[in-house]
Amino acid sequence: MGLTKSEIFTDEQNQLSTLLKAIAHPARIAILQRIIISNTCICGDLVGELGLAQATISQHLKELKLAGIIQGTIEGVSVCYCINPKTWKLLEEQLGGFLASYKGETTCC
Amino acid sequence: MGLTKSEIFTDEQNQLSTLLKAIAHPARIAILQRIIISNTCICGDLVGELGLAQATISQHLKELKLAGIIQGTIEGVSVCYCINPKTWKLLEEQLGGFLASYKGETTCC
DNA sequence: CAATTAAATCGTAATATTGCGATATATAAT
DNA sequence: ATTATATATCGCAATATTACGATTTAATTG
Repeated sequence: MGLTKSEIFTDEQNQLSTLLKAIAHPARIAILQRIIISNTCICGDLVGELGLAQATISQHLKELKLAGIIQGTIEGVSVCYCINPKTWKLLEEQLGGFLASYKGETTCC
Repeated sequence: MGLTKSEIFTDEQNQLSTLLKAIAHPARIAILQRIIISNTCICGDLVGELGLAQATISQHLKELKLAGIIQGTIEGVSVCYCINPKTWKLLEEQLGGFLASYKGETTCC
């Protein structure tokens, strides 16, 4: 099949997995790190820095944008991308809650 | 292609994306939540609770195990799965560092 | 307006993921 | 040994992802 059965899961589970999927790729992690360091990023810069083709970078940026993790505004000929603080906060909260729900060490196996 | 170019990324980026990919699925999030709540879980229970076939659940458990996020020990006829505290801690650290590196709000676009 | 530059989109190939029925394997009970 | 139960694995079909060359779209410059 290849089609996730979203209907059988909660909205929270689906939302969190969608956000995680968006950042679960080394190129997209690298892009986000670059954005965070310079507080902005331009597609062209990434093409030079990462070893990926322009079309590939643009596609990764599109996915991050689609998930609401980044946003971009036109800046002359190029496009300026930056973190969407709202989604980032949401991710921190959802993920933080999930990860913290495990109170480690009392392993049974 | 369909093949991620891991060579061009750092070990940290690859490792984090691998862990994230493992949990970036609603079924696997649901499985982990179930394990955390009861501090253990047995494949058969999940088959009843989630609406997925036994083969599918087994496959998701395998992926979580492969990523080192859970571990299982044979318990009679069934298998007892639980969180691997080491990997969970690693995930918390890596991800925490990554998420916290963005000091929000100073949006430029 | 023509030329240039930057990014997006299209089309395509290779590979990965998701899900499940069917079957195999392994342990426990009779 | 046979049977029952639980989980793993196989094989397959449908769909998704990754990557990139080629092309298109949009904005700036001359």
